[in-house]
Amino acid sequence: MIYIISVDLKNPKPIYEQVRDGIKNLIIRGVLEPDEKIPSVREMAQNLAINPNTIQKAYRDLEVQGFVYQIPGKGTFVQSRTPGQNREKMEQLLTEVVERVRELIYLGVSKEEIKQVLDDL
Amino acid sequence: MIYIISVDLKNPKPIYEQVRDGIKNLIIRGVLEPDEKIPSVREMAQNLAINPNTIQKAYRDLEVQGFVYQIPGKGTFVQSRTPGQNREKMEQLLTEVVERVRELIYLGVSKEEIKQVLDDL
DNA sequence: CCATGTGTACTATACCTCATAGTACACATA
DNA sequence: TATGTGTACTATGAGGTATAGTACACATGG
Repeated sequence: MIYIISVDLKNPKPIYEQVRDGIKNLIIRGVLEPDEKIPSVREMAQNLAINPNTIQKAYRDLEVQGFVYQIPGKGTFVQSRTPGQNREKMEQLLTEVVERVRELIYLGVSKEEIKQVLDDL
Repeated sequence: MIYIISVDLKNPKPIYEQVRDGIKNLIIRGVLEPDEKIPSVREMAQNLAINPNTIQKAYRDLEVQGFVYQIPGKGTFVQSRTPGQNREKMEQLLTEVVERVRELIYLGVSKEEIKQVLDDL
Protein backbone atom coordinates (compact mmCIF):
# COMPACT_ATOMS: atom_id res chain seq x y z
CA MET A 1 0.00 0.00 0.00
CA ILE A 2 1.19 3.43 -0.90
CA TYR A 3 0.96 6.06 1.77
CA ILE A 4 -1.17 8.77 0.20
CA ILE A 5 -2.49 9.85 3.55
CA SER A 6 -1.44 13.34 4.58
CA VAL A 7 -1.50 14.68 8.11
CA ASP A 8 -1.35 18.39 8.87
CA LEU A 9 -0.36 19.13 12.45
CA LYS A 10 -1.52 22.74 12.09
CA ASN A 11 -5.00 21.59 11.13
CA PRO A 12 -7.41 21.99 14.07
CA LYS A 13 -8.97 18.70 13.03
CA PRO A 14 -7.60 15.97 15.34
CA ILE A 15 -4.84 13.82 13.88
CA TYR A 16 -6.68 10.57 14.45
CA GLU A 17 -9.64 11.96 12.48
CA GLN A 18 -7.38 12.99 9.61
CA VAL A 19 -5.93 9.49 9.47
CA ARG A 20 -9.35 7.88 9.83
CA ASP A 21 -10.97 9.98 7.08
CA GLY A 22 -7.93 9.60 4.85
CA ILE A 23 -8.17 5.83 4.89
CA LYS A 24 -11.94 5.97 4.65
CA ASN A 25 -11.64 7.99 1.45
CA LEU A 26 -9.16 5.50 0.00
CA ILE A 27 -11.69 2.73 0.65
CA ILE A 28 -14.65 4.67 -0.74
CA ARG A 29 -12.75 5.62 -3.88
CA GLY A 30 -11.81 1.99 -4.40
CA VAL A 31 -8.07 2.52 -4.03
CA LEU A 32 -8.11 -0.07 -1.28
CA GLU A 33 -9.94 -3.30 -2.15
CA PRO A 34 -11.87 -5.62 0.18
CA ASP A 35 -9.73 -7.91 2.36
CA GLU A 36 -6.65 -5.91 1.43
CA LYS A 37 -4.24 -5.51 4.33
CA ILE A 38 -3.48 -1.99 5.45
CA PRO A 39 -0.27 -1.05 7.30
CA SER A 40 0.01 -2.15 10.91
CA VAL A 41 -0.53 0.33 13.70
CA ARG A 42 3.19 0.60 14.41
CA GLU A 43 4.21 0.77 10.75
CA MET A 44 1.73 3.53 9.98
CA ALA A 45 2.77 5.38 13.12
CA GLN A 46 6.44 5.30 12.20
CA ASN A 47 5.73 6.28 8.62
CA LEU A 48 3.68 9.34 9.59
CA ALA A 49 5.82 10.19 12.63
CA ILE A 50 2.78 9.86 14.86
CA ASN A 51 2.20 8.04 18.12
CA PRO A 52 0.91 4.45 17.70
CA ASN A 53 -1.91 5.14 20.14
CA THR A 54 -3.25 7.83 17.82
CA ILE A 55 -3.20 5.45 14.84
CA GLN A 56 -4.86 2.77 16.92
CA LYS A 57 -7.66 5.20 17.75
CA ALA A 58 -8.18 5.92 14.05
CA TYR A 59 -8.26 2.21 13.22
CA ARG A 60 -10.69 1.54 16.04
CA ASP A 61 -13.01 4.22 14.67
CA LEU A 62 -12.81 2.68 11.21
CA GLU A 63 -13.73 -0.71 12.65
CA VAL A 64 -16.72 0.70 14.55
CA GLN A 65 -17.90 2.39 11.35
CA GLY A 66 -17.55 -0.88 9.48
CA PHE A 67 -14.80 0.08 7.06
CA VAL A 68 -12.15 -2.36 8.34
CA TYR A 69 -11.85 -5.43 10.53
CA GLN A 70 -8.97 -6.24 12.83
CA ILE A 71 -7.54 -9.66 13.65
CA PRO A 72 -5.16 -9.85 16.65
CA GLY A 73 -1.80 -11.23 15.59
CA LYS A 74 -2.56 -10.83 11.89
CA GLY A 75 -3.42 -7.25 11.01
CA THR A 76 -6.10 -4.82 9.83
CA PHE A 77 -8.05 -5.43 6.62
CA VAL A 78 -10.56 -3.62 4.44
CA GLN A 79 -14.15 -4.65 5.13
CA SER A 80 -16.39 -5.70 2.24
CA ARG A 81 -19.02 -3.21 1.19
CA THR A 82 -22.54 -3.77 2.53
CA PRO A 83 -24.95 -1.60 0.51
CA GLY A 84 -28.28 -0.58 1.96
CA GLN A 85 -27.33 -1.06 5.61
CA ASN A 86 -26.87 1.79 8.10
CA ARG A 87 -29.96 3.77 7.21
CA GLU A 88 -29.27 5.98 10.22
CA LYS A 89 -25.85 6.84 8.82
CA MET A 90 -27.30 7.53 5.39
CA GLU A 91 -29.83 9.96 6.80
CA GLN A 92 -27.12 11.69 8.80
CA LEU A 93 -25.02 12.10 5.65
CA LEU A 94 -27.99 13.37 3.68
CA THR A 95 -28.73 15.96 6.36
CA GLU A 96 -25.15 17.19 6.21
CA VAL A 97 -25.29 17.38 2.43
CA VAL A 98 -28.55 19.32 2.44
CA GLU A 99 -27.23 21.74 5.06
CA ARG A 100 -24.19 22.54 2.92
CA VAL A 101 -26.11 22.72 -0.33
CA ARG A 102 -28.48 25.25 1.27
CA GLU A 103 -25.50 27.37 2.24
CA LEU A 104 -24.06 27.07 -1.27
CA ILE A 105 -27.35 28.26 -2.76
CA TYR A 106 -27.37 31.11 -0.24
CA LEU A 107 -23.92 32.08 -1.50
CA GLY A 108 -25.21 32.27 -5.05
CA VAL A 109 -24.46 28.84 -6.49
CA SER A 110 -27.26 27.39 -8.60
CA LYS A 111 -28.70 23.92 -8.19
CA GLU A 112 -27.67 23.14 -11.74
CA GLU A 113 -24.02 23.86 -10.98
CA ILE A 114 -24.14 21.62 -7.94
CA LYS A 115 -25.86 18.78 -9.78
CA GLN A 116 -23.27 19.11 -12.54
CA VAL A 117 -20.53 18.51 -9.97
CA LEU A 118 -22.31 15.38 -8.78
CA ASP A 119 -22.65 14.09 -12.33
CA ASP A 120 -18.90 14.45 -12.83
CA LEU A 121 -18.19 12.00 -10.00
CA MET B 1 -37.67 36.52 17.18
CA ILE B 2 -38.83 33.10 18.19
CA TYR B 3 -36.27 30.85 19.80
CA ILE B 4 -36.24 27.80 17.57
CA ILE B 5 -32.62 27.11 18.39
CA SER B 6 -32.08 23.88 20.28
CA VAL B 7 -29.01 23.05 22.32
CA ASP B 8 -28.18 19.52 23.36
CA LEU B 9 -25.69 19.34 26.22
CA LYS B 10 -25.10 15.63 25.55
CA ASN B 11 -24.07 16.40 21.97
CA PRO B 12 -20.26 16.22 21.61
CA LYS B 13 -20.53 19.22 19.30
CA PRO B 14 -19.55 22.34 21.29
CA ILE B 15 -22.45 24.46 22.52
CA TYR B 16 -21.18 27.61 20.81
CA GLU B 17 -21.12 25.75 17.49
CA GLN B 18 -24.66 24.50 18.00
CA VAL B 19 -25.84 28.05 18.65
CA ARG B 20 -23.80 29.44 15.75
CA ASP B 21 -25.03 26.86 13.23
CA GLY B 22 -28.58 27.15 14.53
CA ILE B 23 -28.70 30.87 13.83
CA LYS B 24 -26.82 30.42 10.57
CA ASN B 25 -29.51 28.00 9.38
CA LEU B 26 -32.27 30.45 10.33
CA ILE B 27 -30.54 33.10 8.21
CA ILE B 28 -29.93 30.77 5.26
CA ARG B 29 -33.51 29.53 5.29
CA GLY B 30 -34.75 33.13 5.30
CA VAL B 31 -36.45 32.90 8.69
CA LEU B 32 -34.35 35.85 9.77
CA GLU B 33 -34.33 38.77 7.37
CA PRO B 34 -31.51 41.24 6.68
CA ASP B 35 -31.05 43.96 9.32
CA GLU B 36 -33.34 42.07 11.66
CA LYS B 37 -32.20 42.25 15.26
CA ILE B 38 -31.42 38.98 16.97
CA PRO B 39 -31.56 38.53 20.76
CA SER B 40 -28.80 40.14 22.78
CA VAL B 41 -25.97 38.06 24.17
CA ARG B 42 -27.41 38.16 27.68
CA GLU B 43 -31.00 37.56 26.60
CA MET B 44 -30.06 34.54 24.49
CA ALA B 45 -27.87 33.22 27.30
CA GLN B 46 -30.66 33.44 29.84
CA ASN B 47 -33.18 31.92 27.47
CA LEU B 48 -31.02 28.90 26.70
CA ALA B 49 -29.58 28.64 30.22
CA ILE B 50 -26.09 29.05 28.85
CA ASN B 51 -23.19 31.27 29.87
CA PRO B 52 -23.11 34.65 28.06
CA ASN B 53 -19.47 34.10 27.10
CA THR B 54 -20.49 31.04 25.11
CA ILE B 55 -23.18 32.97 23.24
CA GLN B 56 -20.73 35.78 22.59
CA LYS B 57 -18.31 33.30 21.04
CA ALA B 58 -21.06 32.03 18.74
CA TYR B 59 -22.00 35.59 17.72
CA ARG B 60 -18.36 36.46 17.11
CA ASP B 61 -18.04 33.46 14.80
CA LEU B 62 -21.15 34.52 12.91
CA GLU B 63 -19.71 38.00 12.46
CA VAL B 64 -16.38 36.66 11.17
CA GLN B 65 -18.27 34.45 8.71
CA GLY B 66 -20.27 37.46 7.55
CA PHE B 67 -23.72 36.36 8.68
CA VAL B 68 -24.29 39.13 11.23
CA TYR B 69 -22.87 42.50 12.25
CA GLN B 70 -22.60 43.84 15.76
CA ILE B 71 -22.98 47.43 16.94
CA PRO B 72 -21.81 48.20 20.49
CA GLY B 73 -24.66 49.62 22.53
CA LYS B 74 -27.29 48.65 19.98
CA GLY B 75 -27.24 44.95 19.28
CA THR B 76 -26.56 42.20 16.75
CA PHE B 77 -28.21 42.23 13.33
CA VAL B 78 -28.51 39.95 10.32
CA GLN B 79 -26.05 40.83 7.57
CA SER B 80 -27.31 41.32 4.01
CA ARG B 81 -26.55 38.51 1.60
CA THR B 82 -23.54 38.99 -0.69
CA PRO B 83 -23.74 36.41 -3.51
CA GLY B 84 -20.64 35.37 -5.39
CA GLN B 85 -18.16 36.40 -2.70
CA ASN B 86 -16.11 33.95 -0.62
CA ARG B 87 -15.00 31.66 -3.41
CA GLU B 88 -12.71 29.93 -0.93
CA LYS B 89 -15.68 29.15 1.29
CA MET B 90 -17.70 27.89 -1.65
CA GLU B 91 -14.96 25.49 -2.68
CA GLN B 92 -14.65 24.24 0.87
CA LEU B 93 -18.38 23.56 1.02
CA LEU B 94 -18.32 21.83 -2.36
CA THR B 95 -15.49 19.58 -1.17
CA GLU B 96 -17.47 18.61 1.90
CA VAL B 97 -20.54 17.90 -0.22
CA VAL B 98 -18.60 15.74 -2.66
CA GLU B 99 -16.96 13.79 0.15
CA ARG B 100 -20.34 12.93 1.67
CA VAL B 101 -21.99 12.18 -1.66
CA ARG B 102 -19.18 9.73 -2.42
CA GLU B 103 -19.84 7.98 0.87
CA LEU B 104 -23.58 7.90 0.17
CA ILE B 105 -22.95 6.29 -3.21
CA TYR B 106 -20.63 3.81 -1.49
CA LEU B 107 -23.49 2.94 0.84
CA GLY B 108 -25.74 2.17 -2.10
CA VAL B 109 -27.61 5.42 -2.69
CA SER B 110 -27.95 6.35 -6.37
CA LYS B 111 -27.07 9.74 -7.83
CA GLU B 112 -30.66 10.11 -8.95
CA GLU B 113 -31.96 9.77 -5.40
CA ILE B 114 -29.52 12.39 -4.20
CA LYS B 115 -30.34 14.81 -7.00
CA GLN B 116 -34.01 14.31 -6.26
CA VAL B 117 -33.39 15.43 -2.68
CA LEU B 118 -31.67 18.57 -3.96
CA ASP B 119 -34.53 19.34 -6.30
CA ASP B 120 -36.97 19.20 -3.39
CA LEU B 121 -35.18 22.04 -1.63
C1' DC C 1 -28.57 63.58 33.66
C1' DC C 2 -29.36 58.83 34.66
C1' DA C 3 -30.74 54.13 34.51
C1' DT C 4 -30.91 50.40 31.45
C1' DG C 5 -29.49 47.45 27.83
C1' DT C 6 -26.01 46.56 24.65
C1' DG C 7 -21.29 44.73 22.80
C1' DT C 8 -16.74 43.85 24.43
C1' DA C 9 -12.74 42.52 27.16
C1' DC C 10 -10.39 40.39 30.77
C1' DT C 11 -9.17 36.99 34.70
C1' DA C 12 -9.67 32.63 36.88
C1' DT C 13 -11.20 27.93 37.42
C1' DA C 14 -12.65 23.20 36.19
C1' DC C 15 -13.33 19.67 32.90
C1' DC C 16 -12.63 17.11 28.80
C1' DT C 17 -10.24 15.68 24.59
C1' DC C 18 -6.13 15.03 22.18
C1' DA C 19 -1.50 13.42 21.76
C1' DT C 20 2.40 11.69 23.66
C1' DA C 21 5.49 8.10 26.11
C1' DG C 22 6.06 3.84 28.10
C1' DT C 23 4.94 -0.84 29.39
C1' DA C 24 2.70 -5.11 28.96
C1' DC C 25 0.03 -9.21 27.24
C1' DA C 26 -2.07 -12.56 23.89
C1' DC C 27 -2.18 -14.14 19.34
C1' DA C 28 -0.39 -15.70 14.51
C1' DT C 29 3.26 -17.02 11.66
C1' DA C 30 7.76 -18.09 9.56
C1' DT D 1 11.55 -19.30 19.20
C1' DA D 2 11.69 -14.77 17.40
C1' DT D 3 9.05 -11.41 15.17
C1' DG D 4 5.05 -8.79 14.04
C1' DT D 5 0.47 -8.04 15.16
C1' DG D 6 -3.78 -6.08 17.83
C1' DT D 7 -4.95 -4.65 22.38
C1' DA D 8 -4.98 -2.65 26.97
C1' DC D 9 -3.38 -0.12 30.49
C1' DT D 10 -1.05 4.15 33.19
C1' DA D 11 0.74 8.74 33.28
C1' DT D 12 1.73 13.37 31.60
C1' DG D 13 1.21 17.74 29.15
C1' DA D 14 -1.18 20.88 25.96
C1' DG D 15 -5.17 22.92 24.23
C1' DG D 16 -10.18 23.79 23.76
C1' DT D 17 -14.62 24.31 26.06
C1' DA D 18 -17.69 26.19 29.46
C1' DT D 19 -18.36 28.37 33.54
C1' DA D 20 -18.38 32.57 36.92
C1' DG D 21 -17.34 37.09 37.83
C1' DT D 22 -16.01 41.81 36.95
C1' DA D 23 -15.48 45.82 34.27
C1' DC D 24 -15.75 49.44 30.57
C1' DA D 25 -17.71 52.10 26.57
C1' DC D 26 -21.60 53.00 23.87
C1' DA D 27 -26.73 54.02 22.62
C1' DT D 28 -31.26 55.00 24.05
C1' DG D 29 -35.47 56.26 26.64
C1' DG D 30 -37.28 58.35 30.73
